[in-house]
Formats: sequence, structure tokens, C-alpha cells
Amino acid sequence: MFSKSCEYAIRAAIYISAEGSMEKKIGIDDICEHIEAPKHFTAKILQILTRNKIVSSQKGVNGGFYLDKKQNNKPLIEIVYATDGSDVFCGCGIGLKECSESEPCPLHEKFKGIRANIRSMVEESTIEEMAKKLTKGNGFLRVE
Amino acid sequence: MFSKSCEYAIRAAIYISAEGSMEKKIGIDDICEHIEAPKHFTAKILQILTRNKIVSSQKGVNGGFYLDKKQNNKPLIEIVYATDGSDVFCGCGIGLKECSESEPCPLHEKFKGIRANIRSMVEESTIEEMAKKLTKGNGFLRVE
DNA sequence: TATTCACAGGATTTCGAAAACATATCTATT
DNA sequence: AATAGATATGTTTTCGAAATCCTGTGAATA
Repeated sequence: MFSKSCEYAIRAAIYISAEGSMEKKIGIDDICEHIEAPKHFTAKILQILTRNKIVSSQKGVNGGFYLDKKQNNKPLIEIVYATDGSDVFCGCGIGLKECSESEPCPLHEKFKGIRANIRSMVEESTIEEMAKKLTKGNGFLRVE
Repeated sequence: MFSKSCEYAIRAAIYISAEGSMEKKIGIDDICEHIEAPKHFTAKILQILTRNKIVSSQKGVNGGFYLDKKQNNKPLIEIVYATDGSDVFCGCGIGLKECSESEPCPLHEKFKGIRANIRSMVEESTIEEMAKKLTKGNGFLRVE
């Protein structure tokens, strides 16, 4: 559904939100270990999130990644847009290049509801909300 | 969501159902042209469907593919199983290797409903049903 | 029964996402 | 001002899905 980049991005953002703060920035090694993701690849993805102002970063000694209050309240859909673009929410279920109300694939009617649900899911969930599940022990970002 | 193989497989099966019959078998060239799919790759996928008895085939002169009555009534989920396996319906939304009720990812609660909807969609739609949309002009398998 | 047509199936190649690498740049600390 | 620790960024490599190629096999028909 989402690309690997997007999956790592969401997991990383949630972890940073749960563990970090302006005062306690989180390094790339720490992040990758806790979300079980490849280091160099994840570093690249965090650059994208940083450029899109979804996470903040600080270079140098004691540097790392963190989220400010505004960033914590962003919905996951912003991460999806930054990594995968908006095609996820308008693509056809069986791969037609164009699939619309006027020229639909046979699955279109049933599939468009699902697409909308996926969109709602990431639109209505904020990074902070997800992070809270972690700190409460109700959510995990890797196998324990 | 589904692999390319699965997308072509569903499109091909629907086309064969709509256009073919025991008396009028459909050749690979005809199929690929009408569902806009690569020939050799699609031929390979149709082999899989044939082995799984989802479509019937006939070699030799005037040969081709067709569906008998029983095959026409099969739900699309059989095609998904044959091409992609059952992982689509139990995988995690953000890529965790294991994601279950007892050790869920933060999106699990919201995502499991979506997964179930996807499953229902292909479980409750038969090949023939989809084919009927085609013949009625309410559905398409490629851009016109 | 020979030929031709069309699917079957193994082997190979292509292509892009995913991952790794190497180097630059920035900043706290001494 | 020098150094060390951390992210930023461009380049390269890996790997598997997707696509192609080539040969085998079965069936109809003349």
C-alpha cells in the first residue's frame, strides 16, 4: 500500500515524537535500532521529512532529530504526501492508468470507499496520538 | 496493494469471461491488447491461473482461454491467492514483520478494518459479475 | 502423418525501489 | 581555532519484481 520509504518514515516520526524533545534530540542510530530499519536508507528519508518541516533536526555535537509542538500535531497524511505523493489515494485497484467515475474499472465502485478509508486513517491520526500509544505500551514499532 | 501480476490476472480473467466461452476461446494476443498488458508476462500469469483451475485453456489450432460455468462464478479472491498469496490480508500497514492484537503497531486498530474491507471486496465479487459490467458498458479494463 | 497454430514452461534480461557508501557540512565543546 | 560528533547530500550498488526470449508440447486440420 505504502512504499518502504513511507513505512520507515511513519515509524521514525512516531518514535522521535515518543522519545524526543527539543531538549532530548534523537540520533539516527537510536532511531534505526528501535524501529528496525536500515540506517543509511532511513537517514535519507529523514532528510526528506526535515526538508518538508515534518521533523526538526540539529547538526553537530548533541544533535539529532526532534519534533516541536506544531509538528507533533501533524497528521500522518503529511508524511505520506512527502514520501509517496498523493497517487496512493487516487490510483486504481487493478492498475488502470485512468480510472474514474466516467470510465471506471469493474471494481471501482467497491474500491473507492476503501481508498477513502485509507485516506481518513492517515488524515485523522496525528503523530503525537500514535506516539502516545507507544508510551502507554499499547503500540509497537518493531518486534520485541 | 496487489502486485502487477495480480492486477493483470484479474483484468485478464474478467476479459476472458466477458468475451469468451467454450465455443469461442480467446487468444493471448487478443487478451493483451484489450487489457493493455505485456504479452509474454501475461502469458506466464495465465499459466498460473490455468494450473489453479481458475481459467481453462486449449492448445493447438483454434485454441485459447475460456471459463466454464463453475469458473465464472469464482470470486476474485481466488485470483489474489493464486498470484499474491494470502499475505495481503494479514500484513501490517506500516511494515512490521509481526503485527497482531497482542503486539499491534499504532495504526493497527484503524487498519484492520480496512484490510477486512479489501478482503470482502474480492471475496464478494465474482469474475462473472465484473464481466457483466463490461458487457453493459459500465466497466472498462483499459483506457479507451 | 505432416504441418501449423497456440499455450506451456524454463532461462534470461531489464528496471526501479531499496539499501549502502563516501564525502561534505554544520555545531558544541575544549 | 581545532576537533569530534552529528546530520546532509550526491553517487553507487544490490536485489527482486517485472518483462522478455527461446524452446517444448499438445491439438486441429488438410
